[in-house]
Order: sequence, then structure tokens, then C-alpha cells
Amino acid sequence: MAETPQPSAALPAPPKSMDEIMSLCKRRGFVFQASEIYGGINGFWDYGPLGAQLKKNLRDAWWDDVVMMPCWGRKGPTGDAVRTVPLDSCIIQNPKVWVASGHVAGFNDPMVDDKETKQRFRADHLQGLFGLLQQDTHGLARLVPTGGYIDGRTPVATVVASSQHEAFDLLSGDRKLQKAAGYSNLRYSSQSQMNETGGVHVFFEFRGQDAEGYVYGVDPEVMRNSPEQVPSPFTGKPGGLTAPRQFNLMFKTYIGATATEDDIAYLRPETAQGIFIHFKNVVDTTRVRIPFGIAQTGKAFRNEVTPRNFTFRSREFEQMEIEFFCHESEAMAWYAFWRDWRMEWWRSIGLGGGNLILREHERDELAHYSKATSDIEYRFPFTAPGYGELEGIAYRGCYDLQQHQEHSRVRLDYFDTERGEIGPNGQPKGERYLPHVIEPSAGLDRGVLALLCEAFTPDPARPSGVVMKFHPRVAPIKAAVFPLVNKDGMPEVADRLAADLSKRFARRGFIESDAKQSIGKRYARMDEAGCPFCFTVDGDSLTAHTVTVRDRDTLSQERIAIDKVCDYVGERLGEG
RNA sequence: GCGGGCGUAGCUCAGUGGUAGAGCAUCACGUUGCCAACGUGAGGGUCGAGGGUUCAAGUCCCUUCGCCCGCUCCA
Repeated sequence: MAETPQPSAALPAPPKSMDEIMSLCKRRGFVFQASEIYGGINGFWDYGPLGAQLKKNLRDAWWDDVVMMPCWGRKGPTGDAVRTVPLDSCIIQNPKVWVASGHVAGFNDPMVDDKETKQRFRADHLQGLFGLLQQDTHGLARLVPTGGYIDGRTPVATVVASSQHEAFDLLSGDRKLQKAAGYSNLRYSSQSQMNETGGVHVFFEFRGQDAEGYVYGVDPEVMRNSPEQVPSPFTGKPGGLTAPRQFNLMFKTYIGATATEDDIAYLRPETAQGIFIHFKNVVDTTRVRIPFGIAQTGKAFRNEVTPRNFTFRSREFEQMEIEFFCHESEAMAWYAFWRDWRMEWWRSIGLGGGNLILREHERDELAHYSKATSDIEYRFPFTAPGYGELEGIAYRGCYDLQQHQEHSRVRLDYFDTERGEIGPNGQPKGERYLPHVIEPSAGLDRGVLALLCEAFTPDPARPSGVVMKFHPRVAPIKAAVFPLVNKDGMPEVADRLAADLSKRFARRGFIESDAKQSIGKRYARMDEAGCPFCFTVDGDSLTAHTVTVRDRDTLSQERIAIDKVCDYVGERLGEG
């Protein structure tokens, strides 16, 4: 037979193709398009048998290392072991939760942002100051288009106001704005009504020093198509505004069968808020003391404008979030601790190498409540040479607890008996405070996608052409057992070995046994599925009680005793 | 949201108006002696969906859904 092929390590790594990765995901049952037989549904993906197990393994690894043995037993910056407790909160909560968190505000109308001042306002509240057209022989009628806006005209100045009247007041009271727009001394001239297009349109005309004009709503088409020409109401600079954007990113649903507007609820856009709203319950019931974390995994939903890049931006996705509560004075130390450990953790499950980076946010990138944020980013084939976010570690101050405290009117502060001045009895008097929060928030589906992309390794020297080099800890198939040929008692020995392996490892992943077709074909199938170890029962197995073990990554084979096989696998799965 | 491309078997694709195809994969039987061997046989398609033009549509037209790429966006 052919010689053992050598891995083509000497050759430079061929570029990874997202198409090929997606094709393999479909072919081997890692990821399917949701509702595929009905034509699919944009932004939703399902996991096939291997993908479901891969995802579970990643989630379990996170749970083990975050909840059961936090940070691998490492001590935190305060010298104590890291403590976390788990939580599992509902996808649907009282809508007030999302009002408090800021997710509901202004989400039902197209919104415009000022890029410089970061102020956001409703697009239909942008009122413009327009000069009259030079040759306006047809009068104002020609300015009246459809929809109540002045079609296609660019204002020389803008203000945010809910009515033309208010807009005129603002404009006429702001000499600086007038001057910037080339006018001065604006005053009310007349109010005309038009009904050329069936509707009544009211113009607030004005007269300035040298010109006339009118105040009217800014055409959304203009804001959308040429935002670079629209002056900002805050800075007066043209181009300072974004185009109007729909921000209804939360999925709506109705509670109860009546489905009226009063019954509206939302699918959670993040799991984090479920943790914040139970902060007090957890403190009161579990004897945790600050510093400690609450961890949760679960589905979240966002009505993304543009789902794209395979599972990277999906409308339904799973998060793995920790909210770590600590005293403000120690928050930055904990922030650095979590940031660095999370980075180590992703490396430990196989995302080492140059594709993983830690990126500290610039100051102007930070949310207003955040004092520091960093992203752990992976270089996906579709982001290369750039990176895509896997996990964000944010120092959120006490913003979230404060918001919920205000909106719910329930005190969420914490009485820390280990702080405060030492009293006459030698005991600290205690300190009452709102804890500060470090939030390591990871995307499980993005993690799975990164594992798939990282594992995907084209190798022309192999019969399969590709090998999935999953870390054994996350590999969906942990081991495979093959009889070299299907006779001479080999299948029976193989069956017994597979049964032993299953007994010990089947809770962590599949144990495959396969007696069909040539041995090479079976190895090739396991390469594509990313099975790290293949044990082959041959003639010597019957007499010497040994099998060969083939290493997926090196293709090397060694012979080990049958009764050592389970320990061999156990060691490599990280059981020590 | 805008522009471009694509959609035929599980996968990769051919098929420019006239009987739905290939390779690989899958299954069965035989063979088998460490890297997708071989032989024989089998199953698998309303050509993404809907409508239209035509004697006749996978092929031409319209609509729609999905995916990919670029811009935009990512609270």
C-alpha cells in the first residue's frame, strides 16, 4: 500500500476560503441554513450533529472554567480566589427592563446621529432653513412635493424641533446659527398654506437682512442620499450627521393571546440585563461577597439590519456573559485581570497563533458609561486582514445597577462589611455602595465559527484535502476505533475498545467506530470531522493486545497497549 | 438600505429553447492487511419559489426568497 503521507508542513499555508469552510460545514453536518427546505430565512443558522456537539463542548468549556473552577483556580488581583455563581434568566422580561437599560429608547423611529457630539435625534425632527429659489416664478407651489417635505432641497441650517413653529423660534433666536448660514436678523414674515398635493402645507416664511426663505422639515431623501450636504443642528457643519437609521433592533412579541399594544414584550437583545436585575437576589441568597461574578449563557436576539458573514452576525445567537461586581477602587485591576485571562482562555482551546488579538478601545470608541473596554478579536477569513469581535471585556462602572435602581425604585446597593473606618470595637464600620462591574461578554456562535475557521486546514497531501484541527477539548468526535479489516476477530476487539472509550468519554463527545470501506477512507473521514485520535485494531492486537493510534495533526502512528487507550485519550482531553 | 454576482443530486459543477447529466459522496453485496483501492448493483432532482412568453423553458422575461462580494450599518 501507499506510504504514510507526510503532513505538508513545509509548504506555506494555503489561504482559507470561507466558501470551502461553509461547504464543509454543510457536508459534514456542522451548520445548516435554518428552514432550508423552505428557502431559508435570512440571519438564522442551525447546527447539525457535529456542530451541535462542538458548540456544546465550547459552552461546557466556558462553564467549567468560569463557573465550576473560575479562572482555573487562579487568584484574582485582590489575592482571593475568583468567585462566580451561575444564573439562568428568561429571554422575555418585563419591558421596563429594556427601558431602564436604554434599549427601548427611540427605537421605533429612524434616528440620526451627530458624529461629533454623539447626539441622537429623530430624523423627522430635523427642521431646515431654506432660502427661496432664485427663479421661483411658479411660487411656492413648485416646492411642494409628496410626503410633506420639500423635495430634494438642501437646507442652509438645521435645528431639532418637533414643529415648524418651534423650529422658527429656535432659528430666529440663534444669531450664531443665522450667521453661519449666511443670514442675519431673521424675523417672521408670513405663514402660507398650500394644498396643491391634497394636503395642507404650512410654511413659516421669514425675511432676513437680504433674503427670504422658509422653514420646513428636511427631506428624508436628502438626508439619506446626501448626508454630507446637510448641516448639523449642533455644530452647523455639513456632513456632521449620519444618514437616518432604523434602530428597532429588538424583536417584538406579545404576551398573552390578545396581542394588543399593551402586551408588547421584547426578546432580550443581551443576556446581561437578566443578571443585573437579579443582583440583589443573588447577594441575598448565596452568601457571596464582593468581589464576585454572576455568569450566564443563553440566546439573545437582535434584528440586525444586515445579517452577514455566515453565522458571524445572526439575528438569533448565544452569549456567554459574566458580570463581575467589585468595589470601584479595585475595578481597573479586575478589568485587567479578566481581560488577560479571557485572552488566555481562548488560546487554551485552540485559538492560539496570530489570528487572535486583544484590542483596547480608543477613548472616543467607549460608551459614555464605560471607563475601559477591550475586544478579543479573531481574524476570520472574511475579515482578514482585519479582525472580528469574539468577546468584549467592558468596565461599565455602576451604570447598569444605577439605571435599574432608578427605574425600579429598588435599592440595589451593597453593604460591604469589610470596608469602612475601623470602629471602636475594632471592626470595620462597613461601606454601602453600588458595585462597579466588569463585563466579559463572549459570543458562543462566534466562538464556534472561529474554532471552525481556525481548525480548517487545507492539506493537499491528504486524501481528504482538508483536516479540521480542533483542540481535543472541543472536538465533537473524541476518538474513533477501526478494525483494520473486517475479519479475524478484529471487529470484536474494536467493538470492545469502542465500548470502553464510550463509557468514559461519550459524555464529552462522540466515540466513532467504523468498519466500512478502506482504512484510508475512514481516516480521511475523521480528518474532515476533526477527530483527533484514531485507534486501529490489526493482527497484532489479537496477540500482543496493542493497537495503533494515529495522530490527526502529525499523521504519526504509535503502538500502545489496548488497556492504555482510555488513559491516552484522557490525558489529551485535559483530564491530567 | 444601495450596487454587483450566484442559486441544477448530499458536495463540486456541466448543460444558450427540444428526453435531467458527470465526478465524488451515500447504501447493498463481494473483495480488503495502515491513509478517500477495486468490481457489481441501487437510491437520490417538481433545475430556490411564484408568475409570464412559447408548440416546447433549467435555458428568455417579471416578481420573490436565500447566499456571496463591495459600500452602508452594527444601539
